[in-house]
Amino acid sequence: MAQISLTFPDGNAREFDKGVTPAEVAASISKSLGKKAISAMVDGQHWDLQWPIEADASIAINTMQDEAPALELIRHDMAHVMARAVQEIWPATKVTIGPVTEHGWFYDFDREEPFTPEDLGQIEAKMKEIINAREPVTTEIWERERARKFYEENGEPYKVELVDRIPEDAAIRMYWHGGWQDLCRGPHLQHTGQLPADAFKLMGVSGAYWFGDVNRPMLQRVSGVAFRNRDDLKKYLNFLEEAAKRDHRKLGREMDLFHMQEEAPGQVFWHPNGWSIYTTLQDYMRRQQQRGGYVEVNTPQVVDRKLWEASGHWEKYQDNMFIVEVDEEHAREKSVNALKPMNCPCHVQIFNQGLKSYRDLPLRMAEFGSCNRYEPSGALHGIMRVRGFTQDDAHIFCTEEQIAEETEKFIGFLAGIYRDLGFPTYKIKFSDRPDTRAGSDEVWDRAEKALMDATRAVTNDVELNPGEGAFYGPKLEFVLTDAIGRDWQCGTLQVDFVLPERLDATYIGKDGDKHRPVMLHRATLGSFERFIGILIEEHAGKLPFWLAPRQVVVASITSEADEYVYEVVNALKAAGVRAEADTRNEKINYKVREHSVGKVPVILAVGHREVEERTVTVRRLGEKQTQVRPLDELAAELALDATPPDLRD
RNA sequence: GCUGCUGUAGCUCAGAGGUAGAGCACUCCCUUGGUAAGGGAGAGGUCGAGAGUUCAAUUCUCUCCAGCAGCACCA
Repeated sequence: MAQISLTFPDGNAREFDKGVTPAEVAASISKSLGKKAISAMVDGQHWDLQWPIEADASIAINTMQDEAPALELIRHDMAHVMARAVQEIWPATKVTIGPVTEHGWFYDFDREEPFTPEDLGQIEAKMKEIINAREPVTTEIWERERARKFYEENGEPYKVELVDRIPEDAAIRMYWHGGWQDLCRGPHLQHTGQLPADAFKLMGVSGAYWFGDVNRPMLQRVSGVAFRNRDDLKKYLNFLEEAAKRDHRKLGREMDLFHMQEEAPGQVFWHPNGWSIYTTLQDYMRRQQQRGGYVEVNTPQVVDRKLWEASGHWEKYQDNMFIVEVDEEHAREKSVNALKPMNCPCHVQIFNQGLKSYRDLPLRMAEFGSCNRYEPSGALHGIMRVRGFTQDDAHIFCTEEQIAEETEKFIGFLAGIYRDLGFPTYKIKFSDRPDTRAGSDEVWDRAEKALMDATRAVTNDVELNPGEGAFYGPKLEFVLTDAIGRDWQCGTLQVDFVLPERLDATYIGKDGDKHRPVMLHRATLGSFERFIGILIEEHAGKLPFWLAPRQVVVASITSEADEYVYEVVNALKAAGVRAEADTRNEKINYKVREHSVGKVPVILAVGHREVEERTVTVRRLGEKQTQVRPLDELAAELALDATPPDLRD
């Protein structure tokens, strides 16, 4: 028997028979390691204990102490155990795929009857049975035809399709958890008893298309979460509860920021408090844009289809547009318009007024552009994904040579704003040409290269997002993460060679001839709606003082202090602080509670003592401790806090 | 848009084939109270919309609308 040499993490090497398995290696080290082993790293690859090793390699035996492989195996084996449980309870159910997710796994099933929440309990119980039975996990490599036939005979059409999709040169690996079989690339645990029966939970059922394709059958997805131990599971469930508390939809109600109603799905009714955040943010952005060399414009909401046909939106984007038909009295035909889903075509109209010179470029044209898009009903989500929203939009008309500089400038512009607003970290994603697109491949080549080169000049921390570009050009996305870890695209920068062409934008170059400008579409916050939603969740409602709609509530302890309360409120207002009086006939406990729930950052309590001493007692949100301060001193301090970050010295 | 679930007072929710209930919020009264809910009284609902079954529907059935979770979509 040929020998191979395996090198252990401590640097020692040992000879083994060729074809030795990690299980045998582990057992040769010690009996207990043989039992505790869950998998191995062989030359850095996650390796099943049963897979033979055919050549010299480095090896490390994994146990449950090794977090990454342990979690991967637990979640992956849970998927199989769950699928087995489901097929044992409902044998007619067909299995498909069951991958590991960020905190657990899911498995997609095809079954006539929908799974109910009660079914989940039954599945969980069956899973625990399977785990407690400590069923061995075994694996074999099969010939393609044999596997194919096996699944055909077993009435598993989805598995047949999966077998067919496995590339020619890849092995077709079969796994068994006890008597239950699945096609799987592995690796897996030694036996089901290695799964922690008390550290998993089924989270729900939902629909999911087979292979993510709308035209394929809708399957039932059962998802779960799993960890190494009960404590980690509890911690995660606790995190979900905390995340639910920061949900902007809930806080929006508690803080009286906005509401939404049936008659206007996907559109926001901003209340005074919410609108205060909005306008404060808008004022800030307006100042930033002025500093950044932008000119601000405003364009129509309802625009004739002719312009959308010319821009390409009518063809590529019509399904997402609100169409407005108007019966004009003396017209032969109805006039057909659309609410603008984007501002770009209108901005080109402004650009096209009068002749532009190369000296006018780059021309940075900004608009707080109110847009309406008919988003699919299932996509709507609070104020984060809506049908009516306002972008902090701008289009930079420039030459191809100016793309790099303008890109770098914009990334710097955005970084400064995100920092001011409390988001020092964010992801940058680069999306290239999608399947449905306008413009030639040659133009796309140039646009993609220009954008990527300019981005790389600023940062190398760019994720690739193949095929996700806009129909007219590649884009950069600046992505923030919400309270429960979902990513939201906020900022964007898109290079566009197509629209200037379609809408015939030109400028006169140095040579006296007409040339095509390039357009850079860009937004920093993205939309005010989404950005405010993220702000609320990020801060759990406790917004930075300068953004808080109600910055201070001055609460009387006894009605004899009412007069002084108004004096304090007026002093604060004069200092530029948003202050309100609360002189209701309620106890101070009650007032403190109510305004704390409402996330007012500063509560000032005044009673006899304060009236006499011309002081206030300060209670900051989330702090138990109070502080007695002279009114003048505090007003000056709060005035500074109330100043937007760009206006402080 | 698709699958599943949900829709009862401003909010959170209970309820049943015989035309509705709680807590909080709201209004009024008492209380002037020192840092997360003082006490009492009162008012408030076409039970998401429409159709059907039934002597009778908010309850059962269907259609539509909206919301929630996920999928798909996201310029």
